[in-house]
Amino acid sequence: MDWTTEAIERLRALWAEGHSTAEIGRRMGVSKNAVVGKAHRLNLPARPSPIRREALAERPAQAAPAAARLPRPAGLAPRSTLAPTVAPAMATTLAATPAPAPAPMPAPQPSVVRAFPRLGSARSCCWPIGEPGTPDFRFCSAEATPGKPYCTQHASVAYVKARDRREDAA
DNA sequence: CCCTGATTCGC
DNA sequence: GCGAATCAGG
Repeated sequence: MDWTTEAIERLRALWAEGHSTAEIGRRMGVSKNAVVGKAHRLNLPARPSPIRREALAERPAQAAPAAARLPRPAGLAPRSTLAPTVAPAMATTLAATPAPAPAPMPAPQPSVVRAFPRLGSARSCCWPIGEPGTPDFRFCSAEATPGKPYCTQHASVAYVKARDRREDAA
């Protein structure tokens, strides 16, 4: 792999968009090892990995701080939405159980609503910008080309022909 | 076994 | 610097 400036740029872009290393590799015509190796070498921010290094490289010194875990917002179910072990019919007669937090759920601010592209009428580009899950994550939201979910600029990146790719002739 | 990302180490 | 091999967890 010839890591030209443009190739690195593309790697950075795809990496920032949260693609898996294998997916990036597929898009750029390289192995995922090449991708992850280069990303590591570039000091790109490590994305949430299924593996924590605590297990790999034992670090005897510091144990994980208690502050590592953020409190879950009230009213939201934990990740697994499994069926309760108790029959739902009992719910009406649950006198002893303290009522859970009312889950106040504030009305969404207009700015928040505007952050999402409108699907109904004027379609806007839904190309992701920034790190998903972070506060500054957003969508491109430029005017999408008719019939496509992306603007012309991002459509050119999204749809890559198998032959005649933009940058790599790999 | 499929997937994931991270590190190692010969080149 | 590169990336396959390897590791390790889901």
